[in-house]
Amino acid sequence: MATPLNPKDPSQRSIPEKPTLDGLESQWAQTWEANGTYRFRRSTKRSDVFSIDTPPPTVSGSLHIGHVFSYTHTDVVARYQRMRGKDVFYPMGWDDNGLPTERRVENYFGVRCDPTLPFDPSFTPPEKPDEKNRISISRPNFVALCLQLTERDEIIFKELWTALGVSVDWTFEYATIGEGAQRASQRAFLRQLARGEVYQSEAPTLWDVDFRTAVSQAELEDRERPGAYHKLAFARSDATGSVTIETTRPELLAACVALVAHPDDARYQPLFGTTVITPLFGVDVPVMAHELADPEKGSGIAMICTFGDTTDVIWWKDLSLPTRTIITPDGRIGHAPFGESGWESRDVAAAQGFFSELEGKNIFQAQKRIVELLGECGALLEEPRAITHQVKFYEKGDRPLEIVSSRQWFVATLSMREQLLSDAEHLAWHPGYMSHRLKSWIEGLNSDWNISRQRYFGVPFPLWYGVNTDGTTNFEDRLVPDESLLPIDPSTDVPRGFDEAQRGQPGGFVGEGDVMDTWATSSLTPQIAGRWIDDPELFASVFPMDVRPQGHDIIRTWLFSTLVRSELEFDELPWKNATISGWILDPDRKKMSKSKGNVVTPLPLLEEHGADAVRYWAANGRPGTDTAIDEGQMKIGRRLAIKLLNASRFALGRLGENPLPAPLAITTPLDRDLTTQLAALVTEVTSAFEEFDYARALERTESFFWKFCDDYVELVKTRAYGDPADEATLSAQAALALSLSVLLRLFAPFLPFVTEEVWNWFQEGSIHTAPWPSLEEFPTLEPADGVFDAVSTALGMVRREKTNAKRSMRTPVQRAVFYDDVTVIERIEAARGDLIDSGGILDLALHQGSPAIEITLAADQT
RNA sequence: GGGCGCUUAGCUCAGUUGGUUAGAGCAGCUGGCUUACAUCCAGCAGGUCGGGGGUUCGAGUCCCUCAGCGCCCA
Repeated sequence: MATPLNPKDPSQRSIPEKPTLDGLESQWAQTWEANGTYRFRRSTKRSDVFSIDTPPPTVSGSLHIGHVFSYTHTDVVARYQRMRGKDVFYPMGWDDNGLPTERRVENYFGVRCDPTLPFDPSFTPPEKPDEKNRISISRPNFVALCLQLTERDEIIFKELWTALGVSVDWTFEYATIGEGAQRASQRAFLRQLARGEVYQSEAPTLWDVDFRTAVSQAELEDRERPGAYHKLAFARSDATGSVTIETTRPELLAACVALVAHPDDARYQPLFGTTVITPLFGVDVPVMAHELADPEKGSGIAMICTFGDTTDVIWWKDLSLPTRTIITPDGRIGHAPFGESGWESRDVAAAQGFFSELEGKNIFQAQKRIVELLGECGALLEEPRAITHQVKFYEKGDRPLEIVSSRQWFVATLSMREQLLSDAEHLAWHPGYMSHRLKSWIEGLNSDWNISRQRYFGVPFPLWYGVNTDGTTNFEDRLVPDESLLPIDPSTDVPRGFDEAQRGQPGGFVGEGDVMDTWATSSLTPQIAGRWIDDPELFASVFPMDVRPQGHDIIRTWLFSTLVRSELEFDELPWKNATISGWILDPDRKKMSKSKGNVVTPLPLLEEHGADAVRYWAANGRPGTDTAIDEGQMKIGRRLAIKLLNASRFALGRLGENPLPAPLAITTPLDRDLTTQLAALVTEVTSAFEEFDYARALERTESFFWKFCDDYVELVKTRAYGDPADEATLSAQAALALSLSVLLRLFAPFLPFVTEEVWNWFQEGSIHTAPWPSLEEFPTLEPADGVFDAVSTALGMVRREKTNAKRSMRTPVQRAVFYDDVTVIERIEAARGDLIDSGGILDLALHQGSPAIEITLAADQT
């Protein structure tokens, strides 16, 4: 919270002879941490607080310049709000649970998790991990390694944020796998379960065969992949001919349950209601009609399998088809019990024979073999026709997803569609057009949100199931812990009324083995950071939060899921504003990605250019706009920081041992006009910040500052060197002091280090808790409109003459005559002395007339 | 297929509700050690505002259309 301005006693001022940026950053970072400059003060009034739902990065991911970019945007806003007097709640978290960390741990230590193994308390990871022979370890051992590695990575990330000067309150550091986060996640889940907002169901699930886990719609990615249409002949059951279908997945033929065509497709209308026979396997399947069958695609009639793609699932549901599952969770062809119920065939032995050729093969091998078999039996009508098509992938995976039937937990989001669409309207987006990203995502939702993952490093679902007397699990018999016991781990904790010996035993219990999706925990960052459970008073003072800053790539995941959780639990938006930052592009404007190898690590840039300079570059990126890495911009930022040091040295150096002159001492027309313009700048920058347009705020401040240095300071320099007993001198000194104080504070959110340094030359306390400039600081002055512009234009003319004559700026002007409108002449007249001094003019004449200038330079001294 | 952005000087971008000869920085060129700063200063040059059409007294800005690039959704 802001403290009042408090100038140092003149004797305490310290203005270095040769100011430098060297060493400033680590010194001030330490001081801020030691002084608790950015501590949340725990204001209890919500209106006194500005709270930020900070994105928790995945620390096992690589340090990326994109982190620096977007976190700078947030920090700039946080610093502005703090100076505005808000008690800023700016926590920092880590989102470590989930696949990226598991993968990194597997590679780093050369291990693999086998949840069937018992905990080995004496386990230590191998010195040198062996890629080929990974050691299988228990789940608790595996999780311990995950925690060990992320803890190490967190330190490195924290160092980056400190070096960047991000003004977070580290006493509110959290991790989405931490105990508080587990408590919040489990409590939210149990409450939703009690309200019927989450449910468990055995259903076709998008499945990554490498990670062997379910994947949600939000984690899908379409990728263009080569494929081939295979033209297959299905004989009609009544032996009146055959039907030709085209499929890209012939290996699923044994899983075929029907053919489907568009109801209006005249070619196939006669077939609806009849049956055809699958080649090789001799299974009778019906021909059915459905709107989703595309007459333009292939031959216009498709085979429906268990399950080739998401459309198969829709057909299966809508047409009430049976299932014939042949794909296993590891992406191979499993068993097909031809002859048994549901697997009837016209020739069971042949079906079994053909299928045995496929069993155990992976998808690729199976396709190759079945195409050979189909060719041999004549069902493959022509050579496969190569195409490229969109295939669904898990965004972090490398093999196409399969769809397998499995038991999963879902949050019922489809029924929330209207509410969420209205939320998308009511949230204040910056920039506004980003709301479309959320809306089109919500409109396209086709399944509830699958929150269970068959993984290890995540928050466990807090429940157990009863075990029937026959040893099978009774999923309907849910054993739920009391909220006060959270967090619990059902794989080691025991439900009330049971003891550990009954685990897995008939009549006993078994723990839910899945963990929550990482988005299911990170969707609770406001609750986790705000200590929803552990500190309700705090939570009430920070929630709903003021702003959610994030990248546009995770609108459909993080933003969406946070919204869902907040609506379900609190019936309101989790934040007032969402600020969406753009991508970082490499210098050639290509998107940075690990696979392209063009990822830039930030620390070397921070070391080379300095944090203020890197922040300057980042803050120049307009909200939502993709921005290229530009070291040129960083150099400009550094130059700006140095300029601030020098300009400050000049402005303060004129004061000597005198106290800071009061703004009321500003009396001359030029100084008054500058002051007026400065006040206008404050108004403009403030309103830009209120709209989260930090880039505009910076640009305006910066351009004013350069004009201030190049024109105003030059104009008043001579006067500022005079005797402060002289009113004109005091006026210049007062204007310089006010300008410096205001400009430093306007720059402080962007350049926290250099502005803090200068501030401490002459002010007590941190600039970052100083009050934001307000119009109340400005004296009410008689206006002197246009004086600054008129006289600086005149000075510019003098300079041009000197430059054109290739003479030094010091060259005296023998005589200068200006002609202009009477208003302009009057304005120049008002600052006549300053123009004479700065231009070195010996004889100045001002005449009314059409704009012109006559200048006679003094002869060369040599 | 539906939608959202972007296209302004060699490069990176400003240009707020339509208003006088379209701006900045960088790069380029020409000069200057001027007592805050040579990590600086002054000046110069450089654009048919993606193409076409329209509304208007007036369009970089509003409307239509086309093209290219990027992204979102299906």
